[in-house]
Amino acid sequence: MPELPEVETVRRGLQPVMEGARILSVEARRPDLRFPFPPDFAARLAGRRIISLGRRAKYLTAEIEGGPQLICHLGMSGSFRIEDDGGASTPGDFHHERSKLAAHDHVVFHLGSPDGRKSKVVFNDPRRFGFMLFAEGPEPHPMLADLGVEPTGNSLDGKLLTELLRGRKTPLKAALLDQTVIAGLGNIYVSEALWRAGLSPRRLAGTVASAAGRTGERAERLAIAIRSVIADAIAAGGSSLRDYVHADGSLGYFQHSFSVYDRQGEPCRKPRCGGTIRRIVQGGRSTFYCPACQR
DNA sequence: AGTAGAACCTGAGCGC
DNA sequence: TGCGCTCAGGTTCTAC
Repeated sequence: MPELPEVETVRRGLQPVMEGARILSVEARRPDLRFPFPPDFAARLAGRRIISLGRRAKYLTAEIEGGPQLICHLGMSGSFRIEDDGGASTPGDFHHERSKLAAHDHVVFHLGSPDGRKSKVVFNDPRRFGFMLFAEGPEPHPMLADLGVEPTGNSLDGKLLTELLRGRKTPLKAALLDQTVIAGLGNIYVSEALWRAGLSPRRLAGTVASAAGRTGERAERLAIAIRSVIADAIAAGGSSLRDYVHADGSLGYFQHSFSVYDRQGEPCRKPRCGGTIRRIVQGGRSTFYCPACQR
């Protein structure tokens, strides 16, 4: 369930429970997800305090006091949930309440908060495209090193987008999915942003930059569209399609605001457009757009 | 440089 | 009820 807004929603849900908490123990219930767990995965985290929980693109990051940085990707179907862990615990009570783990619960973090409350954070991922890694030292992990600009904040503007897309002969849809260009967009929000910008997903990316006449006008529109759709989706708690997004089990609701995604055959929502939403396949993935108002 | 296709893996939905 | 097929929010690899 993860594009940037969903990952940010997950981060915000986990933050109150994880930041400042001590990791009492970690259970990795299988040897691998998409990749094998790092060597001594559980042992290197146990006993350490979580300083902060961050996000870069679609990656969650946790700064661990005196330990490695923990990097987590949710893949296609990863999710976290928070549960109480064992209720009133007395010193010397070593057995955690054996509460129900569900299918595909792969990792359990047992946490103790500064005020003594115990909770556990469970990572579930049916398809196992997700993964957890360690980054050592001050350098960013190679997996994060080549990521492009975040579509949050003000840095992504028409001027930067023009530079990023200039000369590219790949379809605009593909360029926006490229995580080394803009980091965090995925299949849903690319379609939504292109609709807001009135630009066709099939247009060559470089033609956004090279506006003959009105220089930079398309790029400016697209930058605003990307930032607004991401901001709106975060504000809505992300999109919940086949599973929940929030760590407390609740749903995001941005899916109710989709303008084109999964709406093929339905009328375009742009006033007086009159177009019909179409589904095409680009790079093996569905793209949804309105042929009438997206050029 | 670009892109199409497949791979990784499980589950849901649909037609028959 | 079951089978077989398609599709799914991501990323990475191969082969034209």
